[in-house]
Amino acid sequence: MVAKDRQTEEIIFEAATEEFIHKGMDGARMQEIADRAGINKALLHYYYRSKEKLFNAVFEKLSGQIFKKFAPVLDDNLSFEEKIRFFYREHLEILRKNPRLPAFILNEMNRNPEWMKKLILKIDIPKVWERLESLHKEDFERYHITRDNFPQLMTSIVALSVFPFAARGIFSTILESMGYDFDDYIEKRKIYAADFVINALR
Amino acid sequence: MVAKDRQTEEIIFEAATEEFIHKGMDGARMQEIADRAGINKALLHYYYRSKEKLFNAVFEKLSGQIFKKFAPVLDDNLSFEEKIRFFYREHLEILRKNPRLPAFILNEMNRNPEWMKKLILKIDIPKVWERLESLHKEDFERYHITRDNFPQLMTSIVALSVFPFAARGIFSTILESMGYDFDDYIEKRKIYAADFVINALR
DNA sequence: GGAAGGTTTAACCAGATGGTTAAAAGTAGT
DNA sequence: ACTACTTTTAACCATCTGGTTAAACCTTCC
Repeated sequence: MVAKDRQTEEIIFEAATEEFIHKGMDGARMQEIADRAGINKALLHYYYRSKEKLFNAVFEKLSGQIFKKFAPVLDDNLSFEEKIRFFYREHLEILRKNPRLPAFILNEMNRNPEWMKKLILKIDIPKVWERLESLHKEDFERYHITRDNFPQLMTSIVALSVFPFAARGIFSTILESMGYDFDDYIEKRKIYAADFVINALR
Repeated sequence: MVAKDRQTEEIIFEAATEEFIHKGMDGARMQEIADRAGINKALLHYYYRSKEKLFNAVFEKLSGQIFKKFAPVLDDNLSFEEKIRFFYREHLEILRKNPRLPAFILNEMNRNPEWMKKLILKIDIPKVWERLESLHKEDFERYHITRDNFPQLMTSIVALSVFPFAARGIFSTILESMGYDFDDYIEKRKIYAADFVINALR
């Protein structure tokens, strides 16, 4: 029966996602995933042959999510500044909805560097640079963005949105001790981070 | 024999550090730590009664390292800008020498949030804010730093130095694909990040 | 040299863990 | 109702893991 098949598979997938994202590959237990999905442990192996296969399925979907919304960066119709604002607005919103994603990805990437290496090498980074450079020649000149300092800028931009989530445990504690709220902080960050970068470049 | 005692304990500690920093609490194996230290597994339990105790000893030392060098921030004799430059110079240097530290800390903090919460709450954050605010009243006014956007600024500053290491796996791959070197990138970052922040505030 | 102390080892153990198996239960087409 | 098929289950297994035990081995001091 296709309908129920799909349902069970999805229930398992979601339970596995929860478990892996909280405890990582090493910490997660097949029994716990089964319990969470309300099924027998053998059923896990029926749908996903091994823990590794199940993990890979989950990881692939989650890592895809975090790299989404990067595409509009290459869009013709947005100015350089608009791109920066767009990026923080959209990316921080995705992360707000999936706050554990960054920690999870960094975690597993650290555990299995080769894995991520393959994923990254699919993207032709030098081409991205060339495209951006030709698309915003004037801005790049005005802001002194060169091929040499381009990585510095890019990593800075990403750091400002991803790091608060990667270190959410620390940050939300600190924020609370000052009487602020993490979700509030993120909402304001959509503007703050964009202003911060644009100002830094001027 | 005190001399040898100390030596064995240190060898174990170093082996455990290596193992934990590479594989985390969950991934690390007592047998591997013993092998790495060239001793018997039972000897581990003789010196450190359990895996958890051993881990805590390692974690405490490592987490101390990353929070060192934050103290001069409260120093009277440095101007606000000098503090920012000092921070990136010193902090990035520590991280360059211990590149796996950030990933490890974030990792374990994610695994055991309560743990870190206690550690953070030892610091009186509001007091740090007050001290800085009174120390650099003019700068804060000029740069529009208020109690409300202070967390935004602080997290941004830390993000720029820590995140490249937390995501080192990705970043070094990307850098290499553009023909650059991670260590070079970090060396340049000491200046770049400081300029970036100071410009952003202007 | 031998008693007393800490140090190191090999062998062992209970429980957890990922994975398997074979049979029962459900479903659909005829 | 019967067959062919997929789905689900309980029971089981081999291996791994953190931790223990009891005996051997040093060192030191008398």
